[in-house]
Amino acid sequence: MPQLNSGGGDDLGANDEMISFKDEGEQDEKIQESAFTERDLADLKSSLVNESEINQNPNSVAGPGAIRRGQQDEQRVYSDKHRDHLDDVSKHQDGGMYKAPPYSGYPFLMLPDPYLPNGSMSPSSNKVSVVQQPHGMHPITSLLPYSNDHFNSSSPHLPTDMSQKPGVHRHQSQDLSGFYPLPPGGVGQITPSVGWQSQPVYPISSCGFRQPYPSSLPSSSSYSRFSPSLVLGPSGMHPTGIPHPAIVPPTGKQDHEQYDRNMYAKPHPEPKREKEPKKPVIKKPLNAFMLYMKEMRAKVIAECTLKESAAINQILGRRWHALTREEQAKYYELARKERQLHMQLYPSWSARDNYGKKKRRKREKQQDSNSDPGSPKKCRARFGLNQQTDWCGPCRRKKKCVRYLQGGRCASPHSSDGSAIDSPPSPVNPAPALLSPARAPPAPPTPASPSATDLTYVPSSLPSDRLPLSLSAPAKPSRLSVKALTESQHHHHHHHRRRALPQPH
DNA sequence: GGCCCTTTGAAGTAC
DNA sequence: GTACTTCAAAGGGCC
Repeated sequence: MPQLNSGGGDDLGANDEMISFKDEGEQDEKIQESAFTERDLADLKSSLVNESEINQNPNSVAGPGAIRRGQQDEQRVYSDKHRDHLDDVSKHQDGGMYKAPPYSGYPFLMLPDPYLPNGSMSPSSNKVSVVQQPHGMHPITSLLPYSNDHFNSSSPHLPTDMSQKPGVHRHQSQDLSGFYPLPPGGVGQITPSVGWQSQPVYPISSCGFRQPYPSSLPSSSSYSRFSPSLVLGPSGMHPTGIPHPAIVPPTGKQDHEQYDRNMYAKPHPEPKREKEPKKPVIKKPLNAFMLYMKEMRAKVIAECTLKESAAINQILGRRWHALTREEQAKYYELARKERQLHMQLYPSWSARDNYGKKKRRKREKQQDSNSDPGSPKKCRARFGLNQQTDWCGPCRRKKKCVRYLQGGRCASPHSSDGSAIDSPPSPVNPAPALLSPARAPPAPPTPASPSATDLTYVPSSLPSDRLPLSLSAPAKPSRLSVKALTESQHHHHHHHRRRALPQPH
């Protein structure tokens, strides 16, 4: 149980202010500039990001009081359902391992919400909050796809002292105690930054598009503050509507640990009765943006009546940038917790496990089942090459066999008998040039992700690691300037076939 | 049916 | 150490 600090939740919070985003300088500057126009700016910002939230809520006509009433009503309804859910969870926890409820996740994060009516955060502020906090459940908590069932005492990786909520028997990981306390003062009055305003593919209006979205949504106050999907549905699904990924009945071979690992397992449909049962796929833990998307997607869909995820994701990406640091910090922190938990649950899992699976799958479909060299080592062995010194065929690379890259078929005229061994690599003859263009088209230089080095996750045993490294470090000049990065993001996947997304009106 | 698109971030591979 | 690649979610679109 490394790097877990249970010391009063000091794992979070204060250092959030140390987050240094790529555009931190701009934001700081704006903070200073906004001193005298703070009020106007706040209104403007709020209107930019939350315009649709307000407009689409017919209750808003009746004034904030009506909105508040609606929210409170909703909170009450939700609280009832939420209580039922917790009871249900408790029952299931007392039950067997595999009595997963329809929504078995979201177990240990039911923290007292400061935004509850009895909380310290007054809902009476007229300011438009960017953060959705209306329910008895922290909005972020609903995102974690973990199951109570996976945190019972039988779990080999987790401690048992997890419950902090009175009357609710819960287990909570040590590092999850005091989960996600928000920064002092909360973020309820934080207004979104307008600093992020690059040339949009879809110019932002209410939905990130140029045309204001017509308010045709059904009357629901839920749109004003949180994703509608966060409301418990009649089917008993969790508010997120996300089926719990752990609801995968383990095979006979799976022990408890393996079952625990199913928490990230994709709920495969009834597996084909072929060969041996497939190993459950442990997915990567979601990063901060993915968590944000998961929470906000339904809301954006509702607001914009868009369903195409590509367009939705563009909007979400813009909104992500429009978030304040504090708001983003919540998701970074949540993502960090997710990774921690993932590490605890699957200590031997690595992202490498899933690395290259898609491409490999595609490749394997095209290649003969028996001809896959699989690796340079295998390839060299196949052709009688020296594993340490010989170069593998025409690729002139030791690390990646070109035959493998080309789909397992040997394209070298010398390779069939292994008689020809290529000379050492020439610096002017890089391997990619030898790849089949059809299989490996030359991709244009893609902007390097700043996350690779800037946002490296460091175990929380270090005091300054509460957020990705770059977030707590001074604005490090990224490989691309902020502007260039923003602009280049539009070209990030240019090697893929581009397709014009619908322009909603 | 399966890949593409689109986003950001994390982590992998390649050099 | 740097650059690049892949995967994570999502669901309509497309072949």
